[in-house]
Amino acid sequence: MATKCDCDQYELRTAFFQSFREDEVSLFCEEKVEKAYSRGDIIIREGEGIKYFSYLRSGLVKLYKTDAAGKDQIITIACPFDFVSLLGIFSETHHTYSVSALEDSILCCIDISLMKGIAMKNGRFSMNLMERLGAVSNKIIQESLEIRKRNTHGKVAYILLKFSKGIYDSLVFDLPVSRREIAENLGMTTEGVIRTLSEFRKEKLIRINGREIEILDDAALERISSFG
Amino acid sequence: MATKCDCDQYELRTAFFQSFREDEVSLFCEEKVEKAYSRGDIIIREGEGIKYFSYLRSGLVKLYKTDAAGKDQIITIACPFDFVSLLGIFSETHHTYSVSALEDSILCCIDISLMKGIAMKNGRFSMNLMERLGAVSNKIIQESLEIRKRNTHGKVAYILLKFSKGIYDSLVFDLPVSRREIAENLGMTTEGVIRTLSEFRKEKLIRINGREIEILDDAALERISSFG
DNA sequence: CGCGGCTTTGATGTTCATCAAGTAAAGTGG
DNA sequence: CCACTTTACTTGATGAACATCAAAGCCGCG
Repeated sequence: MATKCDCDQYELRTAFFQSFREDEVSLFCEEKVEKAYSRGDIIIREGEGIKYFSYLRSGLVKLYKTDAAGKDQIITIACPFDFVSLLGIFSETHHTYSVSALEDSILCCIDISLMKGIAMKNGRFSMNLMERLGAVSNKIIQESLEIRKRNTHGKVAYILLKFSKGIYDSLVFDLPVSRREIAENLGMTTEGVIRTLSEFRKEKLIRINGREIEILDDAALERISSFG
Repeated sequence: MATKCDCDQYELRTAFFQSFREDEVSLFCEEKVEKAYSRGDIIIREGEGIKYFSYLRSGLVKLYKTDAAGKDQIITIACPFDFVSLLGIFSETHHTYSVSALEDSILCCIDISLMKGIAMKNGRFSMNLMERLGAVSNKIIQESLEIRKRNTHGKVAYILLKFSKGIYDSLVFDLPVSRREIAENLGMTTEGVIRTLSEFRKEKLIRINGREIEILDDAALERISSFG
């Protein structure tokens, strides 16, 4: 399932590593492998040793933790060019969360010690990496605070708008997650999510067809998201 | 309020920057200033431009956001040798949260561009910094997830144990925060916090005297924290 | 002294989780 | 390909958890 990297260097440099020197880009691409996963595949299991530094090239994945009772808590949903490796990557030896594919996904992976080696030798690269990792972690913290302060209606409106504007950039989209996963992300129950979606439907704010969602009244959802 | 740095280099190197070269430690200490704050002082206001990279040398501070309605949401409480600057420091130009002193505190601050300069030139230092920043951010994310999954009793038990074991290392301690601030940290109401504390008191799990708390039944609190 | 902020308790009501039951959809094995 | 099982989705009824509202005491500070 791992294939040689074929993503072009231009993409790599614009998306991530403006500070790469020519020889480093070459080295990086030489060593980097792509791994393809299907929807539902578990990519990383909590507790596994950290082997790779990786980012999402295409698709969609969820980062989550499983508690003693077997219940999952979704930390965040990562989009292309988000890092799958969060900051723990440099301070931990083992993954503190699991990762699985919500859609067919391609990850670009590079050996963690090689990554560290490059970072050690190139301060600019380190800084660049820190900026990017920092932005991703910050986003997670911010989002967590945003979700926490909302009531159930606000939470559901928030995540619908996130999918619509943040991820798919369209008023019509297929939810990449089950109702249960939405609940695990928002800190609600599955029934609560379903009930809220149904209410939005009855109030003609959205149209629902299985996992397909159409946002009919964007402004109202924004209001609910801000207020609730 | 700013004075020349007098913290010794040993402390600095063991706590943070094992990878500092001699000349860098000197440069760092040359440029670094200490700032003293009194309980209640606001150290950083959300929205201000980022001037310094800083860490807490002594005391206790809270990081928080204020919403449109004027309500505060406490992101985390930082202990000595935690960074006050989170990761945003390298990806943002302005602070995304406020910081204020819960106890009299001393911050060590260094000009942010100087910091970047050192990081650019010394990859090992960058890596070191990333490890530390990563650990702090990770801790915040983990803690946020821990709090989110608990009910009110579990939340309050969790924070009491955090103060007892994580911060003061004692069964008796003075709460550094008001009931309202606990509520802002846990995502509860002030009354809810008070009520829960009273219940713990009635069940003889804790003794309360104003802000002084004594933990009487550690095991029971642990149980409530794990279960609830 | 009096004002405002912090703390506390009680009464009330809303929100939301839980439980139960049923339908639809999707995967599994013969 | 179809019976079978499992998982996802949906709705309603119920009750518990928790926020909100109200009132009063306390303390520090100008």
